[in-house]
Parts: sequence; C-alpha cells; structure tokens
Amino acid sequence: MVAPVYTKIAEEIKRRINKGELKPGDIITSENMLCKEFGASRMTVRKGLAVLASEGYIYSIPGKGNFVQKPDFKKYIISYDEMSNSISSVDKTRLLEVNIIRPDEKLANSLQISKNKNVIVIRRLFYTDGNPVAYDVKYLQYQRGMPIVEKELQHATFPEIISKGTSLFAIKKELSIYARIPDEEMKRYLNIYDQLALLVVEQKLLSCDNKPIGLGITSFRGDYIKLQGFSE
Amino acid sequence: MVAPVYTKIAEEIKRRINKGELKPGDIITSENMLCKEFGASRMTVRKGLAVLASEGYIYSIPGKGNFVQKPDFKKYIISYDEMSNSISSVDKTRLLEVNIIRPDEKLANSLQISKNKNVIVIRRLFYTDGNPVAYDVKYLQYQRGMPIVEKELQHATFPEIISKGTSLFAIKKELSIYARIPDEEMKRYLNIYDQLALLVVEQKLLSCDNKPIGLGITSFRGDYIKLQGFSE
DNA sequence: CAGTGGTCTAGACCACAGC
DNA sequence: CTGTGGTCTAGACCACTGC
Repeated sequence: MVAPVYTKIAEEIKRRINKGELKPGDIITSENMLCKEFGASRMTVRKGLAVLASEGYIYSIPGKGNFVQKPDFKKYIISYDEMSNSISSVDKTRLLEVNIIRPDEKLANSLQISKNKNVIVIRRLFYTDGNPVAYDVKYLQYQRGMPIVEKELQHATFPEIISKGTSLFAIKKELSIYARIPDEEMKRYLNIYDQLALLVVEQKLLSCDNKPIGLGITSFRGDYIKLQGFSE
Repeated sequence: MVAPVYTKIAEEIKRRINKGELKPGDIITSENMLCKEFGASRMTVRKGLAVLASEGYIYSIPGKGNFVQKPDFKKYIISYDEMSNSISSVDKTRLLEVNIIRPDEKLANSLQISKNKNVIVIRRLFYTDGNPVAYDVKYLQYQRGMPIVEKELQHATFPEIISKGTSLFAIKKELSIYARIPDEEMKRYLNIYDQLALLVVEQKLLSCDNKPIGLGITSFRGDYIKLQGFSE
C-alpha cells in the first residue's frame, strides 16, 4: 500500500507551503521542472497540482505559472436544516396554517413577483420532547400542479417541500442568520415566559437561473439551537 | 472559442441528472462507453467526471462504476470574520484587557490543557460609526515567543492574531452560533437600554493535528449583525 | 473470467506571458 | 521567440467487483 505519485507531489508542495518555504503569491516550480524533480509525467504532476488547487492552496494563471493562494480565513461550512441542529432535533410538528395569499410589498419583492400573484403560506410549529422549539413560516410561489398535501407538509424540510416540483439538483439556497427578541405572539407560540432570545434563520430557495422559488423564516428558541460550522 | 470536451461531457451528464433521466443512486454509463459516445479518450472522460464529482453530482466505487450522488441539502458556505458582516463593519476597536490567567475548568477543557497552564486573555469592544456593536473575548494558550503587542492586537481578527506564530494554512477552525439575552455587564458594554438579543459566535482554532490553539467568543448586538450563507 | 474505476506515461497541439 | 499552463490522445498496468 503506497500512496499514488500525485499524492506525494501534492503533499510535498503542501509541506513547503506550511513550512513557509513558499509564501502566498509565490510562484511554484513549473510543471515541467516538477516532472523532472519527481520523475513523473506531466499529467501526473498536473493531477497533484489539481489536488492542491481544489484544496485552495494554489491557483494558476495560464501562460505564467502556478501560484500559492492567500488562504481564505472567512470561509466556513455549516450544516443547516430546520429539523435538526447540534443540540436539538424536531420530533413533532404542528401545522398552524396552509393558505393561499397575495403577497405584501416586502414579500413580493423578496420573491420577485408582482403583488397579484398567488403565494402559498405554510406556518408550522416544531417540537422537541413535547416542547415548542421553533416557529416556521414558508412562502412559496404558487405553481400549477403543485400538490399541497397536509400530511406531506408536516415533517418536510424546505428543500423537500420544493422538490416535489423540481429536480433536487437545480436549486440554489441562501441563508440569513440573526438574533431577535420575540414579540408577544411568538412568546405564546413558543411558551416563552421569561427573557429568551430567538435565533432566526431565513432560507431562500432559488432556481438554477437565480429566480426566487420560496422563502422560509424559522425562529428558534435560543436555548434550543446552536449552529455549527467548520473550515478545512 | 469552444468549450473543452470534458466540459461538454460534464454538462451533458449534468443535464441528464437535472432532467431526471438519471436519479440519485443510479449508475452512470461506464467510462469506456462514454469514450465511445463522445469520441474522446478515457482521460478526457475522466476529467469530465472529476468535474461532476467535485461539484457533488457523482461519486465512484472502484470496480463497480460511477453513481449519481444524493444531493446534500444541509450544506451551506458562510463567510465569517468578527470584523465585518453583511450589515455592518467594525471601524474602531477598544482594547479592554490583555492578561495572562489560569483557566477555569470549562476553559481548560475547551482548550484541552491542564489548569496550571498560562492562558492569554484578550477582551475587546468593536465599534461601528462610534457605536459599540460587539464584545469580544479571546483565549490563547500561551506559547514562548508569542508577541503580545497591543497595537497589533487592536484591529486583528482571530486567525491573524494566531498566525503570528504558525503558518496560515495549518489552521482548522470551528464555529458555533447561537442567540442569547445580554446580562447587565454586557448591556453596559454595548449601550443596550431596552430589549435586544445578542448573536454569539464562538470560534475555535485548531492546529492541523486537531489540538486547540485558541477560543474566541464574540457577542454581537442583534441589530448589527446578519450572517449570510449560500449553497452551490 | 471480463468489466470497472485508479493510476500513469510519453508524447502532442494550443493559447497565452514576456522578452 | 521560449516557456508557461490547458487540453487531449492512445495506449498501459493495477486492484477491485461480480459472475
């Protein structure tokens, strides 16, 4: 069991970067030189460099060379779905409302539709161990043939609801995360009697050509949610 | 200007997936068959498949074939740094404290060090347009030769502070995001007089071998922060 | 056993940088 | 012009799968 040559090449260059021999912006030994250095063919060297590029270590400029990338400190990957997070998981939902409405200005704007189009609104409460943990509203642009089956809606996540109509792959998503104080209505829904903050997550679903399909706003009790992210 | 062959191959297969001709779990035409279908060499076909794999559309099992991947709805990419977010940007900081302390149980645990080790604590306030927007605490394991220069600390983000000692690349990061009600001390620091929630972001920095290097906790005024994420 | 994907080679031609 | 990276070929051998 030996590591493939391209892996060795990638790791050697990675070592030089981590050790400081190569700094961000520096040019890397050319591919032909690396061929000689490692006694490998150019395709193999390029495969090694492709690994480094996909890991964000290097980038290339045609006609010039391969360069060490300045690492992006800001990027994190988080795993989010309204039904489960790192400290709690929804085991029951209650459907508060399923309706067809005309959007107000703000909603029409957000979904990029005119105010006389029909919009489906779904309001739900999420429960963990019998306690309400989140209040959830979804707005979907109404499309012909869109099946609104209450039973199916109960436990579905947003992408699942949407995916009845479109391919699972052809969806882009955007997330906004912020903190808020609950109003009186929210306090009633979530059984909040004393001071407690809400973590609000807005989820926007877009078709592959960037047209808004739906908007979801989930307000979590602050004591029942923690989002986790990581880099590298 | 024509697209390279491997791009065409990737897009054709992507089309079949989005159109529903290929569903998650389905096996894809073998590489040798694709060679014939597109009149390309196997390396070119494999490059096309590599593109699809890196985009999460397919995965491969050696000896069996390439298969359509079940899309991961939960994954989002967010861009986070304590100095700037989508609705505000820190333009001034105030250094409240730089000190060397012995960690309490919880902190020692979090940094995976014994309680008699020295820990550097840095407490800062962040301002936007003259208003305090966030309270920031960082704990770093003290290491010999670690320079604590107040001027440098003022405006540095967490990775920047750490990177004085280590290579920029050799750092892993973890994030926890939650919402809280501010206590009285926090309200004083952040000039909060009425009801306002905090968005708290905990940042943990780890060396490449998963040893904790530092812990940062930043409490943002809820009206001054919104985190943004996206998928695809 | 035949078919699959994983690795690798030694060439080739191209567009582009920079002198 | 030479050197660079980007694309592509037509082979090859390997380890693995499933019959």
